[in-house]
Amino acid sequence: MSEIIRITDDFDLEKIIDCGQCFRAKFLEDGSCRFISGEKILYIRTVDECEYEISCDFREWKDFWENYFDLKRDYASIRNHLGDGDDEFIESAIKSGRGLRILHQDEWEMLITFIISQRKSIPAIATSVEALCTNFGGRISAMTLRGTREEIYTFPSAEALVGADGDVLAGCGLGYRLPYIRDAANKVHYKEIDLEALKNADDENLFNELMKIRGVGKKVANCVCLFGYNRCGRAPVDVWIERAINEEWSGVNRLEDFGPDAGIVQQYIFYFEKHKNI
DNA sequence: GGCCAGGTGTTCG
DNA sequence: CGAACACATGGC
Repeated sequence: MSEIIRITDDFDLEKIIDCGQCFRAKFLEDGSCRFISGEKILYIRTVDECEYEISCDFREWKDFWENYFDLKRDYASIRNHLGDGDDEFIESAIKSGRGLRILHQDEWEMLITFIISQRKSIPAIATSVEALCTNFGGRISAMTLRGTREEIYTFPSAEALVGADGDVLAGCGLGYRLPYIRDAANKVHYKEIDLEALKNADDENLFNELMKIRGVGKKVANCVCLFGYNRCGRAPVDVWIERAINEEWSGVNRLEDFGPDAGIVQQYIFYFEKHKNI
């Protein structure tokens, strides 16, 4: 049923789940992790150093999940390369975040999720997203690594949210973001914005198109670019990054210096900032 | 119970 | 043009 695969590059499930880019992934009681993306569900468990048991077949792993986990990119070499500078803060951030990956998630899910994320805590974001899924998503059955079955709700389509009942939608804890979600769903469903076609757009155009959606500002647009379109040169500046910029770089955003890797450095810093005081 | 959360749109000086 | 302010809720 399951397969064993090897991952030799940086790969730390705990950090990946706990770095604020995916809000539905979680550890289960059997020690495996569950990831959900679109209609696909993956259970993955660490077996040994660099060795993992996965619930899907080898083909689906190759065709989908390898890309999802950004495994074609060599993070170890990127880390070494980034550590060249004399910035001790970056050194520490990279060291602390080793094992993180920029997930290549579904662009529609990222759009809605990060619109919701504004002025919400990470647990609260997860609660809202989960409520959206149970109320408006599809239901599919999945087989865990232990051979038991789980019923999982998929992320709702744009169509489902366009037709969503207002009261139920409000019950998902969206607060003042509700009209933003409506606007995004409408623009996507009626192809005012073509999320699929934007995969071929350059970073700047993609960013500008996303910004046309109500409730999508610079930060959210960059999160969608980074986590939904795998544009690793985009570096969202949120309160944590802002704090780091002010405290460590006296107000200068040095992320820009990292060009195509700026988003990866951003993730390392985000993780570092969130965990250093725990 | 009060404070703050992976911000953004609007308004005001 | 930048600064200040409002915004709905949930989690701790």
